[in-house]
Amino acid sequence: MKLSTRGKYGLYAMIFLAQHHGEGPQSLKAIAEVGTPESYLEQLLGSLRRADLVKTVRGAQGGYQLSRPPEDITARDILEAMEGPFSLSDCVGEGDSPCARKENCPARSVWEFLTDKFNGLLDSITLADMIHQNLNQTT
Amino acid sequence: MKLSTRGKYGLYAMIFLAQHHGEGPQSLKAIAEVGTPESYLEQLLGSLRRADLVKTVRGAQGGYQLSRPPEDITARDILEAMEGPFSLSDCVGEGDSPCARKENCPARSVWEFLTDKFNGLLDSITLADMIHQNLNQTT
DNA sequence: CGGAAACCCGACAAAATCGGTCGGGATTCA
DNA sequence: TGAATCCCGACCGATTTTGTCGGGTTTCCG
Repeated sequence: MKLSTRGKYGLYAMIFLAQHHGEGPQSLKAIAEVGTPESYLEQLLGSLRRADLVKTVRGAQGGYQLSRPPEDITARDILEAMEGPFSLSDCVGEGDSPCARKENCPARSVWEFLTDKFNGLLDSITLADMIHQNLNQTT
Repeated sequence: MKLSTRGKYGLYAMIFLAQHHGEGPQSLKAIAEVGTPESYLEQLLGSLRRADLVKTVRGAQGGYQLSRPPEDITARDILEAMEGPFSLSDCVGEGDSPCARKENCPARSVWEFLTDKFNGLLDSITLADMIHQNLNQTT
């Protein structure tokens, strides 16, 4: 029950970009310094771009930068972009749940409850919070 | 970012056992009625037994039953038994995090924050809550 | 006592996912 | 024009997931 390296590397990258926000585009190479295989990271940044979290400038002197200020990007934005929507069981969320006992399934409400709460948690953390180290311990 | 079928099936099984708590041992076959491949479920129940969540009675008329009342078993107990401890990144939790930047890593505190909160959430739900459909929506 | 009804356990395996690598293309700056 | 970049898709080995299977053990019941 853990998330993959995509989420981890993606968050690293976004934190790096937040720390250098406003300093112009950051090259892949620079971002990878944080400790991510460069060619892999490239793919991940592709996902972040398609999720509209980063903008890119192509060509020499190009690179990546946040497409919104750090206060407007949440942990959920990032993690969902990297790992797909967080849903504990396939019987909740998108798509017609293949679960026959749709209503009246005690497990189902557990999944719903948990996904809800967890998403709320993720929504409550912004990139700005992260780089300023102020995670509200009492939420 | 979802959990595996182990967690799902495991929870189904435990809910079933909770619903029949006090009625004597329930056979594998009966539990599998909930919709789980029988031979797979057998393995999963093994994990639950080793985690001390269910007791078994061997031999004819044997079966599985909760080893504690439903109020004393939490979602976390079950999910951890099935999927191992919940930790978002390998750099938090047991073992010497292979993450060099141990302290002073903004990502790390995010993982810690989230794992903490989520574990708390899981702890707050008991089997009894599940079968009585009273998940506290305002926690 | 002798089945039959259960649980127990380890080996095996197909399929999916993960964690990348690689090569070639397209853009842009100097 | 050439170097610095990003872009994209194909590929690949390792691991994990999701089971199946076969045989063993324990216990009840007639």
